[in-house]
Amino acid sequence: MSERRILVTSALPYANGHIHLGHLVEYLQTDIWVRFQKLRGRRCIYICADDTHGTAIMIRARQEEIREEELIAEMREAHVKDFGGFDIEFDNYGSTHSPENRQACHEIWKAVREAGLVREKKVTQLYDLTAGTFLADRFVKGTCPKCKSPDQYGDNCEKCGAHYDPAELIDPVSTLSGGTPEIRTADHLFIEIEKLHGFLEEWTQRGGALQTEVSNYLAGHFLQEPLRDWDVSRPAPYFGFEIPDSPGNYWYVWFDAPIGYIASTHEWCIKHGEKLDDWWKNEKLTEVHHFIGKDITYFHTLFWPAMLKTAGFNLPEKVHIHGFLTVNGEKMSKSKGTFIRASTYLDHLDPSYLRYYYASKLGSALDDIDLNFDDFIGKIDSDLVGKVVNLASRTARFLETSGLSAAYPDDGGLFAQASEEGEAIAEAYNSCDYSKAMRIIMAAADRANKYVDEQKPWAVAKEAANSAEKQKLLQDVCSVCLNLFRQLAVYLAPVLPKLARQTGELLDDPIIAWEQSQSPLTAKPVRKFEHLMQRVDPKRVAAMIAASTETAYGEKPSETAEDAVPATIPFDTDAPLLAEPLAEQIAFDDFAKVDLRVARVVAADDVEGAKKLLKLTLSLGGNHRRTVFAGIKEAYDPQDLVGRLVVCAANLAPRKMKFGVSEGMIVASGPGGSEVYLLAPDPGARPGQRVH
RNA sequence: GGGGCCAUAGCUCAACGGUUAGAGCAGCAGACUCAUAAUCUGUUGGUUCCAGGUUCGAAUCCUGGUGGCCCUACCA
Repeated sequence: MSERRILVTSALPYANGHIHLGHLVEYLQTDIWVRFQKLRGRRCIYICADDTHGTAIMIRARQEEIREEELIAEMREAHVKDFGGFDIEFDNYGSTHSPENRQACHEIWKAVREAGLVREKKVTQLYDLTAGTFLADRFVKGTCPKCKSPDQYGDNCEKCGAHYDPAELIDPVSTLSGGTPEIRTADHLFIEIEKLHGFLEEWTQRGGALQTEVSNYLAGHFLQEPLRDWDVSRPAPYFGFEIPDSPGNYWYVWFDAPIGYIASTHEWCIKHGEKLDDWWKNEKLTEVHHFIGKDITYFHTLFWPAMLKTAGFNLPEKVHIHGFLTVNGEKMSKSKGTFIRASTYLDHLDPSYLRYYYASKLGSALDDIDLNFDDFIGKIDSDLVGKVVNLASRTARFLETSGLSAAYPDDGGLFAQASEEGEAIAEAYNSCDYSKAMRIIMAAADRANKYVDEQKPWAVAKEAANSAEKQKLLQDVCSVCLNLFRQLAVYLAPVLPKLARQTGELLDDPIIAWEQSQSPLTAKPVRKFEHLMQRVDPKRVAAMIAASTETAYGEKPSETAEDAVPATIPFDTDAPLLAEPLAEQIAFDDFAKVDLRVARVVAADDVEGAKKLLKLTLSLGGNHRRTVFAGIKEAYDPQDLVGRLVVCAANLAPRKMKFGVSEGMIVASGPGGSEVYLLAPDPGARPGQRVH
């Protein structure tokens, strides 16, 4: 029996935002796995698509005053470009807003209906008359019915922790329109997933399909009790597909998103003259692998298998779940410049770096991984440039005239040893334990460098001019080195496709199969050597972070003076304005009462025990000092503030706080938490100057 | 409030319950000069977060704590 085909997917990125370094963990993990399978000769396709439906897209399209279709088309183009820039190679990249997806949704829905799993229930929600839409909890704000704190979200109160229905909020306000919403009831359609409890129990616990920690998690939680009905419909208006037997209702975005895997495969089948059923309705022929992040575990391990099972599609052979990305040990942060878009990265750095770095950190467990820039620079420089590429760099030029030896010389068993390790490396790749694979490969690179040192080709070269014997020895030694290098390039090909391609060109023998690591290359010309990879320039890393640091709502500082004039004035949405409508009009005298002053931060300290506060010491010039407690801890490092200018409300009555007396406030915008943006005077302003 | 994951050398990570807990990087001392200030040799460095427990034997298993990250909200 021949080997089964493999169909691989990554989660579909949402069309509401750009790809960033966090997304790339998944797409690179998957791309490496797919490239590995292909290199090993397996028939394998990599399928993905944009996830395009839902309220968020609808709202955003309205704000930008374009049609949803335009919005998702633009975003899809940006996504495709970003992925291409990182050498992520999809066999098909579709969209959930496609005729194929609508068709697949219809098919699966029909099966779910026929299995008697759908039931209708009434759901009460707040309705925004102005915007003409129902409001999800996070689109409503109001006063907490328990503790009366203003400005709380529709589901619970951040101040007192109370939970409530959005309908219970006092003075509810829609964050979309600023208007007062009313209570409305609508019929929703639910899938009674509990009817598949037995099947899900069996499927999640049988081993193989899920990592053990995931199986245990599901067994200990969701599967311990009856599964709750899943609300899969949303009343109009909603950007998505209308449910055929329930006019006015649309499928919830999480219903049609995973079906996009099938639809995108369908697109690929049409282009390649293949039959969809061979890929999705024939478990003997095809195994399906999903790569996802741990945040969307239950959609892919409960709802999705339930849908597939009911409609007669292949169940996933395995759902590979990975952790999150942190940067420098913390959650990505826009104000710290660690929320880095894929496109920003590509403006500054080589994608190979990130591919290798992630590979060197990724194991098969669902631990989070950390991108630490010092570590990043060190790893690339020492592993890739210092060890791997250096092998070719230090020997290739000795072979430019002679080429590789006609017969592979005695190398003391080095090539054979690394060949034998090939299976261990392959096993590590196959089980997604890339960090292990990288460790084995680097150990082989160390042995090869040691060999070069021992053989001293540079010394042999000096004697080679008038000795045929030494000439042959030089050729042999360097042939060994280049072969050891090429062997590594084959092993690294899934991670570093560009290096593999360059190596193929250098030795006039394209790298296309894993088996090429098992036998040395002989009697081949060697091209003129050119640098295969540059060391990481720390200045470019710093520039990338600077370019990612948002100083004000949605704006980035320009990197250099030349870039200071933007090509176009960016279009800003009115979401912030809607979220916090204008206050009532005031007279000039009212404004003049507030004495705003330029101040310099001369000290900034952590406040022990406080979650949000930093203690700032401000100078208004001379010896005029103020102590101000500011709620900006989650957005700023104290050390970054010292020395900079801020604007301070200087005639505010002192206020006694838990941690001391605050003698003023500093001026900042943003919703709070890590999204706080201090206002900064332009250069030239001096502490003590009044703001008029 | 409930739950999950994690904690090992300065940094990033290894180590089926089984010798004296190992690598790479950084550091220190030397060698070399072919190579992109690359490479090679030697070497410093650990109360495996803390406190108990199970065991002939614990970084590993159990209980409790501490800290970090995340999920979820009268639910799992």
